[in-house]
Amino acid sequence: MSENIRETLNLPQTDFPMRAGLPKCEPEWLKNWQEKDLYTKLREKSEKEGRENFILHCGPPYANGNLHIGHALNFALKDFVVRSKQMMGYNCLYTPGWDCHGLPIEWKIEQNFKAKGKIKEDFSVKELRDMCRDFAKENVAAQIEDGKRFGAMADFANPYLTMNPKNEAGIVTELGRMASTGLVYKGAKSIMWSTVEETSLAEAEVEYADKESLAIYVKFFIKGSDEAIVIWTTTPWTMPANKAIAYGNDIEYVLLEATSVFEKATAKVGDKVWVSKKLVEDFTKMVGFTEYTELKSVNGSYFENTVATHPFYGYDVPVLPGHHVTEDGGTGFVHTAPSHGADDFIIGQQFGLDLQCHVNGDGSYDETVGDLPNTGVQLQGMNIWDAQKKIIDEMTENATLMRWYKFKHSYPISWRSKAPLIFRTTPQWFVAMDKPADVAGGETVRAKALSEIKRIGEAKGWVPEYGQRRITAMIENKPDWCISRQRAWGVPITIMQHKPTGEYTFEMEVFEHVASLVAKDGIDVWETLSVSELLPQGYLESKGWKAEDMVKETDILDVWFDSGTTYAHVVEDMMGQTLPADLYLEGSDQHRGWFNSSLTSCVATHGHAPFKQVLTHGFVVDGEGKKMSKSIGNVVTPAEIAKNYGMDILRLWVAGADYNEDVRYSEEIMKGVADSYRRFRNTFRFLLGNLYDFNEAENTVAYNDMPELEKWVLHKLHGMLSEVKEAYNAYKFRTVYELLHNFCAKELSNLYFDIRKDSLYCDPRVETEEGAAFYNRRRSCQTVLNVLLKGLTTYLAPIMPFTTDEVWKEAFGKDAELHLEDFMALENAWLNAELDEKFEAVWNLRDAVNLKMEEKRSEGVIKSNLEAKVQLENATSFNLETLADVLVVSEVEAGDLAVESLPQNESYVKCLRSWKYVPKDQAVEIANGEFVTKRDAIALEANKKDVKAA
RNA sequence: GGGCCUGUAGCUCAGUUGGUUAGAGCACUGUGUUGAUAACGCAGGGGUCACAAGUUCAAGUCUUGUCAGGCCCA
Repeated sequence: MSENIRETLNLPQTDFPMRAGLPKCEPEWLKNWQEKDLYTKLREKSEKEGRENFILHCGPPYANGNLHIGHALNFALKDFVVRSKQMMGYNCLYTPGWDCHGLPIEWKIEQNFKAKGKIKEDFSVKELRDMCRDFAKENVAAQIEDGKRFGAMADFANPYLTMNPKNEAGIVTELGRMASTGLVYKGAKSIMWSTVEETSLAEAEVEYADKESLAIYVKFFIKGSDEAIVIWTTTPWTMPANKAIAYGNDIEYVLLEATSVFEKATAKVGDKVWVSKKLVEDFTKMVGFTEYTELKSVNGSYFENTVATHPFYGYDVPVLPGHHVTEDGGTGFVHTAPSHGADDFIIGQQFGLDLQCHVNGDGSYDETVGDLPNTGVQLQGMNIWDAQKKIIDEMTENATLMRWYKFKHSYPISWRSKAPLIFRTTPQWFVAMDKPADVAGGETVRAKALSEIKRIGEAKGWVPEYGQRRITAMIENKPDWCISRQRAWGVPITIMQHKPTGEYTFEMEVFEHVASLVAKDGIDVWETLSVSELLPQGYLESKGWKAEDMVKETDILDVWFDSGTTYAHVVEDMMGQTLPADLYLEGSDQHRGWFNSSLTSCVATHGHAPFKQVLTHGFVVDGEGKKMSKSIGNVVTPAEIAKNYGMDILRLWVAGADYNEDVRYSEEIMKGVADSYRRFRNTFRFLLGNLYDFNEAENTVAYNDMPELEKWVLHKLHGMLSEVKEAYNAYKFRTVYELLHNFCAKELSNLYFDIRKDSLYCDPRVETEEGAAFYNRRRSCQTVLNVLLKGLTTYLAPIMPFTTDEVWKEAFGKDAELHLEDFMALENAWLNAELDEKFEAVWNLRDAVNLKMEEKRSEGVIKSNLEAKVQLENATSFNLETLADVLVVSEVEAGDLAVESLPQNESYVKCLRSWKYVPKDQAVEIANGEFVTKRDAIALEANKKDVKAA
């Protein structure tokens, strides 16, 4: 009998393995989902139920290279939102998209053909674009595959690409909306320029490195005076472009006269020079004043309206107040060449200086530069770096140079060629931030954008809150948006100029006409079609213009314009939705990028923000909090993680992290995540294993017929899942994870499962008259296990779609589809605060008993808890039998807290089946010297009738 | 250099408006079980709350500075 008695138990049975094998299984499950086209099924279901839409609008990743771990973080968070919103009753729409135009791709293409000895001029714009388009297409395809592996519930069959003709047309239309209302204008800007690649560079393409420059101190004589203002610069080649000197209003300046100089110094006794008081010591040492007297001391404003003379061209140079002037180095006066510096340019614009740039794209001086008058050197055609020595010679010749020396400093270089960059002023198109716009109710784009930021903030739309501060600062300080690029791979700025009058084609009808052509054949029509084809019929006539006088703009749009206007060409046009979208969700760098360009564009075209809420996350860093970089060698790819751990583990890692800040990734952390995963998985395994003989339709026990412990679990489950729902709504996935995990660990594993194992394994699985109470107890437990299974699976599904679906199919069959389900409904009848309190008292009792038990165990009095009989003050309203169950001991009696060993008590016998100890006179002898409890005797008898099991 | 943000047990994170002995899960140690077993129960150890000054009767929490790190800009 004793060998067979194990067979009479209801031990867990399941095919659900403890070892997940996610890396191998997930791709297959994914295929299954795709074949079933769950995204479309959800749309159909939602439509049938008349669900409210929730639009998570996707910020497009750039179609270049593989997706990295930062993308994984972003995808996971988005998918948590999409799945949870859908399961909470919304129709959650998510169309992934890709940013396809732009310099990085064009660069790759150029590198490719340069390697084959070709140059840009060997190709037409169309040919260049075709190469870029193919490259982008390939990369998008690869990234879609990577993206699918994340398990995202998204419309991967119909993604948006900014290079699709319809999207390109939409971009043209948005430009038209801005241009036709007067917000777009042509101006000039100082930009970073590489003379090697002969191109302007985006900020992301600029690196900094140590460079040795020639530093010079130069005297600018004040007009009609022997006093000179001294400037210091490290770019002598910009001296021909000098148009002003800037001073600081709050800086104290002194006039020095040299009374003795170092013998080899260029400076002479009697030199009278103005410099900042703070920098006198540095300055005099550098130029070789050994002795000097201070003649005057003045405040910066003293120089208002002062005019100086250019050191070699001799023209007037105004002395102007500059916001950027510091006393960190130099002389406290700043040489200002508006065509060669950002601050210089601002000063130039502010005071109406000549912005003419004298330098060609290849770094040579052009024909607008003057020859050096004293030395007679012709600068035109000379490389700027080669010219530096000549310019120094020129100023040495006329004694305006006080000193030159080699100076090492951090300097911007090109990320590709590593060549030093220069600033060049070129004509550009801008969107005006400070011009009143009708669409914004007569407010400026800046003012309206700021009020929208505030309005969204008041509705708690910035998650986390600091996003509001960040984007506010950026919009406040944003200069007019430069939207033009002198490149090939992008949407053309579809504006023409009428040469004779200088007027531009800013009318909406022109943009709409071009857009209709672009929608059909793509952006190349701007080059391939003629002027008259590109303009609406009758347009030229109405203006009295001729086609041959029209000049097409050749600049293209900044890629941020493409993605910044997706609210229109994706959300409105493609998805057919009305603005604003419910949520934008991207990394915190997008406060400057996509959030910024989207807000600015939408305000300029629609007069409001394109989103209701903006959620931002930090960056992925390594275990030490350092950023991931190839050079440090701490980079991990999502593909590797998927292969080593599985996507559900990766997603669980995201769920457990505080995404408001930077998220750490390390093997140690992943080990921890994998451990947590096992707790979930084991919980599911226990649930599935113990439901093997449970038929929901036949065996469900009504709530009122359940024992109190079951009711307590349902109460706890209700409370926990309500909080989980709340957390999902607030995008607090970390809380979701913690609540679910702790529930599995504490309420279930430590308490409920531990307690009910006896019932599940030993109670009869067949109903008989005398065993009815035990049978009911077991079925009640299974009823609750079934609810737990559904509750945990559905509420965990947004975080771990793979594992939960595996569980669902194991429980409800291969065709059951978890991801078409909603969160399990919570019955209000489950709430029972009184019962909760009652159990709180029992758990406190249990803690006290456990301590006592541990004491006895270490003394060797007992081993297993079932060997114990516990005396305790009957502090609860439960009967002693229930208490014994709940404490998982053999017997409880009233008295002071004490633990007694039953194996040593001769009047007790051990039940062969339940391993509990019972008084001999209450036991049933099933064989010679082999005893079971009455309950087990009943179960033995009842289970014999179980035909299925036999 | 500027804007925004972060630094609490080995790890991931909680710590309301300043108020007893700073919490949880995981990991770790001991132990029990071997009928959740590549699991589970019970108990335990572990923290100068980055550092330094200050405000206060009282600071993980407020202020300032330092150090370390991240994003964005210069």
